[in-house]
Amino acid sequence: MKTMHKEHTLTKNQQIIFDLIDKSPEPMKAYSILFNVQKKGIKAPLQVYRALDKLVEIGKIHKIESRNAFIACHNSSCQVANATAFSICEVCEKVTEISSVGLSKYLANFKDKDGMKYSKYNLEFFGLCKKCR
Amino acid sequence: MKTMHKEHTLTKNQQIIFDLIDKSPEPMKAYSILFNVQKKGIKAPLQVYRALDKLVEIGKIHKIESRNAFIACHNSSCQVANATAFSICEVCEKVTEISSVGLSKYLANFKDKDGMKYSKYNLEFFGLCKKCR
DNA sequence: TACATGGTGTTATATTATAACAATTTAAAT
DNA sequence: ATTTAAATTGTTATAATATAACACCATGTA
Repeated sequence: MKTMHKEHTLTKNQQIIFDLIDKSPEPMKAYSILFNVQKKGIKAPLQVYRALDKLVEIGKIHKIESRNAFIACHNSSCQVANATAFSICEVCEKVTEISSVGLSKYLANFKDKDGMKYSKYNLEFFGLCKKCR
Repeated sequence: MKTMHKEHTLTKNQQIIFDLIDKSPEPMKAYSILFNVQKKGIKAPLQVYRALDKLVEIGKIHKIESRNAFIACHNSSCQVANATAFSICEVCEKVTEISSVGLSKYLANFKDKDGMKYSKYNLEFFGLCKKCR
């Protein structure tokens, strides 16, 4: 896990899309993003997906794989872009990024049967949030 | 009353599709499955997706969320249908189900900041497999 | 019998994502 | 400052993934 943190200056499209996701209280889907930024001149899916790809790559956002949705990173300035953990409420779909030093250490150090270590992982927990219980 | 440990007798379509996935050395995608079972009379995507949904539900297969692909469960007769962990080689795309008592215990007992426990999770590790290193 | 449940077959459509190509902007290296 | 490579953009078209809706059928059971 790289800890150096290069400052990426976002391009116009990237900034527009990041701002939207960052403001959103819940993960956003690509076509919902598209709909929301059309008034700003972003008209095609590819423009959205390209910005999303880049934002994921530099760790500003994460993809919630099981939901095909994107959420802004709120985890220590995105230092763990490739080692993510989320909790997902199966009723209200609330998604929260988990920042647990213990968990990330455990997973970063996990070795499989072949002694293989993995620096990248994505973990999604499912359950009921406080409200929905 | 709920029958405990019901032995799920697979229906014809479910069996056909499970057999195909089970024989496959790699995760299979839905439309690849469809292509492969058309000669057996399964002609429409929905027939595939319905079988897949059921097979996932009863733990015979798992979905690799980051790849939109399905793999047969080889983990203690599917007792951990909802608590899955995989390693994925980013070069050759080989996917292996991880069965580590330590890992599953750690995750099953993991509590987030609110003390929330999760019985279901999906974890995907990314890296390079032995061959690809 | 009737009824509930779950599976099937089918057509159509929704949703998610990428290919291909030309033009433009940006950063940096002469 | 000018050149140049890399990244980004805009655009049209299309590929890949997944579900809606509806009619019908099989099976278990009240």
